[in-house]
Amino acid sequence: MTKASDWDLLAVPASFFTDKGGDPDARQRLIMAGLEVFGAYNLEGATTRQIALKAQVNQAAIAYYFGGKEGLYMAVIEFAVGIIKANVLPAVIAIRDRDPVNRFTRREALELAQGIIRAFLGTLVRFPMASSWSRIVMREQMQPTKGFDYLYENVIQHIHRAFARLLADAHECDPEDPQMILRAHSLVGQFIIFLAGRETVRRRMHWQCYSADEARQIETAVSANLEAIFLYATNTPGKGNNQ
Amino acid sequence: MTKASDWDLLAVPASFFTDKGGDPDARQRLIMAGLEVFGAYNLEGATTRQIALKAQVNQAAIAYYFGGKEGLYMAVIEFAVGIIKANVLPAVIAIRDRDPVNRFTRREALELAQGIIRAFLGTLVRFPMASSWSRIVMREQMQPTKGFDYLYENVIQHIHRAFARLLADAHECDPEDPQMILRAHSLVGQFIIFLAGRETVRRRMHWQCYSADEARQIETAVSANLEAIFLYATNTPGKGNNQ
DNA sequence: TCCCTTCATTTAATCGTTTGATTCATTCAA
DNA sequence: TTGAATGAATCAAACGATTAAATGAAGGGA
Repeated sequence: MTKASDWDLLAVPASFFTDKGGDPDARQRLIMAGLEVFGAYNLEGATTRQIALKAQVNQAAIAYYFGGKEGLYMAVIEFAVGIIKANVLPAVIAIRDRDPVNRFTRREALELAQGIIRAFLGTLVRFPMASSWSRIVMREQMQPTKGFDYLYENVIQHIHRAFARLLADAHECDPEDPQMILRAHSLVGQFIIFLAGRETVRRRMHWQCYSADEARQIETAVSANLEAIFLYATNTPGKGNNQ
Repeated sequence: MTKASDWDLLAVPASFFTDKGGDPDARQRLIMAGLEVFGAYNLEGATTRQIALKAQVNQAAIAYYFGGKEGLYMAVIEFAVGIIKANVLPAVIAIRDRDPVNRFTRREALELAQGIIRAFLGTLVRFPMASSWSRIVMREQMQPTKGFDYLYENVIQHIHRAFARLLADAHECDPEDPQMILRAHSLVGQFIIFLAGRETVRRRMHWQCYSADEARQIETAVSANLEAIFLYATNTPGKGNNQ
């Protein structure tokens, strides 16, 4: 199970269910509609009228429940973070809580990394809304708002630290070594590209969206690259892989 | 040098220098200012007043030269594509023009792949404006306009095909095999993540921007992963790498 | 059971601001 | 004198936010 620690990764903000009283329906519908519209357009591009229309709610309800457009945007991000927390962070926590001295073997590290990616792609397929929040996250990277602080602190940072740890263990290095961190970024890029470069993937593969079958193909391809990265001995290029 | 073919990858649109007469200064300044503002904000977020102010040009000049905001946006994309064409596509053309029967060795493929990435990162460092256009490209992936058509046809597609060819040769597969294409996407993600996830990289590495030293570190890290992917024999996972 | 009050919620209408685009007079070199 | 280029002013449309009235369920006293 999950160890209770000072910052519980699986914790969900109280506002996640229903806070400040009110009609939970209107609130929830606004968040869902906001997720969709903020995902399709962006913070400036999305209009409160469009969101209110899709949520079947009066425009004034946005200010009433969330204080304004930006408030709704933050609520949408918190909602999305809650979903990711529940679905992909369990695979991360096991790595974080592992004793630093007790290193993973290469094969273990590989399988744990594959586990994170499987959880990630699985979430992408299970939730139709995942397509929306991935767009929001990517846009936050280009033009960070305070929403990125929340994303980084609650999700992104932990996933990256987990990969750095796995990579460092596999190559017998320090997880804080800049080169290991950079290689972890590069590794994360191997599957994030299927979100960040979705239109390119769509055209090259002639895909319409990511369903279960597409996710499986992606997982297979990424796993092949991952296997090489984890099992190939980089420090001694001529020697080959070992365990 | 470069072979002249039906679609010359290195060709630069006529509008690149000065077309439709007019004051080249005002035109050029508008494109530069547009690149900057469209990069910082996005198509909707950027205002014509802001661009005109930065270009030291009257607001009406945008409609005069480009027909409107969207026209300027397209001109900015064409300008950016011209820069990428001149700087990174030479490394790609050599691969495209190689006889399909005459396969690259693993070591050759690795070094050519590293060459593309070096050209890419080098461009990123040499041109301060690169930071702007990379944001534009990434946003086009989330919310494609007709600008993406131009980007894909003129740059993105060719880079991807080159990587698929290199990967297929190294693993003795068909470059059109879906798995190879997906692995190529994954491979491209390894360095695109430094554009797509720039805010994450910035926070993890405590970097302010990408200068020459940062680019060198990235290149080293990506090269290490690349080496594993190209030299490790995936099809026979227990056997290790060979040449 | 009935009426009345209370308060959270919803509604339609409107506010002031900003947007991209346009107009028309002016400038200036050919 | 001509025509491309610039400048200041202005247009209608769309934006987020706000307002005040309307709605309706909940609670309490007679």
